Amino acid sequence: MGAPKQKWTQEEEDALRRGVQKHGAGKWRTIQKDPEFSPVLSSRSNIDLKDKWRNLSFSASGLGSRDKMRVPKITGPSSTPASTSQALHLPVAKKVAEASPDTEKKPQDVKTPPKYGAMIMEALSELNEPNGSEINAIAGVIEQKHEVHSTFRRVIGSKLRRLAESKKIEKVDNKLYRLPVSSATRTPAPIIASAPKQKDPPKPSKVAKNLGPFATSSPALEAAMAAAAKVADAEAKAHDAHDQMMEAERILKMAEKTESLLTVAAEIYDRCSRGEVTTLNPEGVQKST
DNA sequence: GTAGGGTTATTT
DNA sequence: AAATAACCCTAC
Repeated sequence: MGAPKQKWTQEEEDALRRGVQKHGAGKWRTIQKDPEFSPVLSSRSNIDLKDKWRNLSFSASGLGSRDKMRVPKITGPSSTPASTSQALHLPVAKKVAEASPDTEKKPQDVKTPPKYGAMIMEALSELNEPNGSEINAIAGVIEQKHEVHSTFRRVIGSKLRRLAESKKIEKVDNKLYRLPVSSATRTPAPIIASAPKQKDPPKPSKVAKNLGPFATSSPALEAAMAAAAKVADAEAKAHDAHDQMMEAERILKMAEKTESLLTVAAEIYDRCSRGEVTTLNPEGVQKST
């Protein structure tokens, strides 16, 4: 993992993936020139887009089983078999064979929503390390608890980062994540409601354009944040905020649900980005030349 | 202009 | 020291 020079931001990466999903891989110049992505990818050249897409695809391809793919030079009679041909091809033509929601080990939920945020919280609580836990350990705990898919590895990074930025979790050192505060002996739900600097209301167009019906979660999140802040204020007074705390738990649950919605939307969007044709895209038919 | 390979730099 | 990600160069 590395952030060597000018690491790509989430916005840039998102724009790239959207551009690939929109125009298709290979049209880097078109994507770069697109007025929608130009402000984001202004400092990126078409070659940069290609390289980034390549790295992204490479990382996504080698998930789960990491074999020595380094130096695939044919030095002997063992020539590259046909099995690797698919991995070397375009990242767009990728068969995502991951659809078995029936064999989930969580019959509690009807559909077992992929609330990775809650999973992270659970893993963090499970570890409960004062020094903090590294992303690998967190992922390991989550993987042990319930099986995850290819998308998890990709989402965990962004999720962790977002949670850290949202002050929901605390980031120590350069790689350790821990829960913000567990001062109270009994704190089932981490009520940490800091001012959400993350913008949401002023940018509904972006979400509405790609997620469409999923954009409904924006006002819910806002309300949740507002209520959480209110509860936090009440808690700060150290008065009879028990009632408010229960309300806070309810709000937190709602926020988690919203988050899961966003996550599932992101997953669907991810599939679209990979070139998979999804039927839930109403305006997915873009102009062909 | 794109695809691919190789190199550098940073992180673990 | 290894892996990963950005960057640079070359070929088609």
